[in-house]
Amino acid sequence: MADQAAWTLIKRGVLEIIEEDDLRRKLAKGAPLNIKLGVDPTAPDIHLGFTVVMRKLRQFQDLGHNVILIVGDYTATVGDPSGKNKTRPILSHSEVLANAETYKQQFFKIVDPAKTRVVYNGEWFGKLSFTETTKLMSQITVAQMLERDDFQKRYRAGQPISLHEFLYPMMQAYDSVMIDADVELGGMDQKFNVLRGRELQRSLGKEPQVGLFMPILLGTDGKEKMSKSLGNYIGVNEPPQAMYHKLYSLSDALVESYFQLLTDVPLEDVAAKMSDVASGKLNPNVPKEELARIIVTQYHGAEAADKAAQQEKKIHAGEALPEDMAELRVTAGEIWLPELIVKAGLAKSNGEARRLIENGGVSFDEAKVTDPKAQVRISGRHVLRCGKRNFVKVTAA
RNA sequence: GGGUGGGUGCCCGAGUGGUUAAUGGGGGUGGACUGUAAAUCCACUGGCUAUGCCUACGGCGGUUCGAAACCGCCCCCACCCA
Repeated sequence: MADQAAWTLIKRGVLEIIEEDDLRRKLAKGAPLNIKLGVDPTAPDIHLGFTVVMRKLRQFQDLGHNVILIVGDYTATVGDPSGKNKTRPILSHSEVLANAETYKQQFFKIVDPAKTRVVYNGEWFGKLSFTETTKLMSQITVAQMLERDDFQKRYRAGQPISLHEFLYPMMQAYDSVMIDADVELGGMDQKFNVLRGRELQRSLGKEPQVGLFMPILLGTDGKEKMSKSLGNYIGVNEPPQAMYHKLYSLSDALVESYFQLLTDVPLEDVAAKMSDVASGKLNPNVPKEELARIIVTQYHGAEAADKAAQQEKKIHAGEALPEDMAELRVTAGEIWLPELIVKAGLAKSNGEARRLIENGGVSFDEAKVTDPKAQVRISGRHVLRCGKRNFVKVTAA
């Protein structure tokens, strides 16, 4: 039955739904629901970690529901304290708007723009009077606010909590009221805020929204959550081969969750693969390869994915060079190798380049070089390699 | 406003007048192994065409042949009190 399939899709990868019965009731009404996602446009580079929630939005759209993306142009000037152990910097309004554009551009790679409404919460917060604001704040007590884990930790540790940070959850809740959200998506770190929305809607006599929480995707290192600052991310704008390589080199332990959260492969099939791997029937690199291919296909198409897969194999077999090599043009003639390495961006300083050479990590035209004083003759095309996978094509200018 | 304890290399953290670019860990990079990954092992991890020179231990001055370390002032952080 179709409803069952829809329900399975909705629940895929979901960590918690509050309350599940409410969601069933809403769905049973048959009308399109308003699915809310709020974003602070502070990090314009979208990586696979962000796409977990986006994919869920897309699934709702495919089931006929509407997405409402709330750009927190106003709330970003306040700064969401969620998951942070200290006060976030306050962004200027123009920075926020610029970030929002970049964000939307990447967001719509996954989410269908035709079924999405984008709203800026400055629209209502810009007009809210102090009287109204005060009234809104009377809906919550300090004790309730301090129930929130991160506030509590900071409070206990004697770290500062700005009063404006207390406003944030209520503002997010107010967003839900203004757009009549039926479902709000978020990571578990959003639980407190989403529940405030539920309560505020209820106390204002509206139908409360359902909170739907997705797990945090771990980064390629398999330890920390995926984030740009930790360098363990895979960006949606990365070229096919880089993306393929990162996925293929993924920690084994992550493969199952990546399948679950980033692909549409039926969960029974995923489970079957995992048990085959566990029993030794299947080499772990087989499902990993499949995963890499599926995800690269999502962003670059099947052809690019095939090509990336072939290239990856050849590179490791030592038969081929990658195709998306960076290119460097230098004037023809002799050049000191460390200098060339730095110019190619493969080392930050001559000293670092020297060390790379001394450690046996550098080859020029497929020949290992171990003398840091080496001079190299540039004429025509050459390939400079540092380490297993860092290649730069060097051509004479 | 008062008191206490602190600020060291990408991060954590030793060092309290002299072979010190600074013990140790983490992270990172390179190499071996492998399945590409993990685990393990080895090496490297401030800059400079370099047996040397320069820059670095919150900031600025001072004491000294010599300071990250001692003195003075300043800035910043945490804790306790108001």
